Amino acid sequence: MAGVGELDGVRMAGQLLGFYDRQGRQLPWRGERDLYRLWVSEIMLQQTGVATVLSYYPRFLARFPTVESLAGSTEEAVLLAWQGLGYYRRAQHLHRAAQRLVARGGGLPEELEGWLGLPGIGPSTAAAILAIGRDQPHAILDGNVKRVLARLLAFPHPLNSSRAQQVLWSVARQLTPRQRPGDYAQAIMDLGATLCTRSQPDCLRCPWQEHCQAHRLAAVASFPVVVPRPGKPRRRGVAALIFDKNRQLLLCQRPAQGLLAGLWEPPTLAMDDAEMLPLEPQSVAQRIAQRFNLHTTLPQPLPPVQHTFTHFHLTLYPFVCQWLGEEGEGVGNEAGYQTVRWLPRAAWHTLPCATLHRKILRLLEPPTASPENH
DNA sequence: AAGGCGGGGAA
DNA sequence: TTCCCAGCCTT
Repeated sequence: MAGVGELDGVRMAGQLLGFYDRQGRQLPWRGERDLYRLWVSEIMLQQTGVATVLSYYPRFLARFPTVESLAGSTEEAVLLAWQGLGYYRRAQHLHRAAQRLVARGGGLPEELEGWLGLPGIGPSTAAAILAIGRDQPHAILDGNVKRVLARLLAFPHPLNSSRAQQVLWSVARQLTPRQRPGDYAQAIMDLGATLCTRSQPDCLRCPWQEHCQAHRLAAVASFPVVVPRPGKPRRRGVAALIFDKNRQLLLCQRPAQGLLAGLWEPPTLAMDDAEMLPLEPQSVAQRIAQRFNLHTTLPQPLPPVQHTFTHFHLTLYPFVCQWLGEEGEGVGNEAGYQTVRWLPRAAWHTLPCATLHRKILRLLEPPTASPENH
């Protein structure tokens, strides 16, 4: 690996900025000076690709145009605007941080220290907001930058150890110029996103080719070093689609902690073993009765829905049935749901749900006419 | 230091 | 399929 001292930071920054001026991406948050809007973009872009964020960003800002409007809204409304973006904790942190800043008064922080410590703000996000929004010379270190630096140095270790992080932050700081640090931050992310991509990097056009140790070794594909990950286990569950006599559907709000915290879903039963397949409607009814204290008609199966989470695959088997009880009877709640509600079809979309549960609810929609069928 | 956390696009 | 992404938080 090349010594850090061999890097000519000033020359390299100039080359990268030249690349950025010629062929940087045009993105809605480019040139943004409003720290609130920039903050929203940075949070959305955590672990989420630009292509996905592009559709959410303007909608979210139209709904919550200022930090005050965000702070003054309910978490449910924020989650609804975030619905489908994933990592919902980001939205909850964003909301809480907005409330904290508004309560504190004085607007959005103009210095790094004011951002660090807010929920959802880590060192790279804080640096990005002030580098881009105020042209302060802070280094950033995200996935794109890590990949670029790993190749630049022919970095021979996996990137996520704390030692590797230390080294990469150090190099990132060393390369960050005093001139145009905001453009530089966006330029190095553009480089990683458009040329120094994970597969098939376009070294021919790279402004840093002459400095790149991986390229010199003709081994760009060998960096960054990756450790093989264990496969994801598959879990199964039953989604109980329970209607009452008024065609209202039972929906439940998940616990405030853990996976999909605070989002809504049809009551779901985890199935511990695949041995239970095929599922007998009788046993589904029995378990609904045990778990939620709801006696129902014989559940009818719908096609299973597949979904992949960060750490596991999930297959949900939806069953439709009708509640036989009377209004006023309580719904049991051993699943730890925060609250449960009966909702008419027109109200389903007013509650935030994860994509998985949108898929389930779509099974209950009448088939939509295809564009050809006028 | 390690594990948890959604979803979608690319290959 | 598998990998990874404008990371951060909790344990």
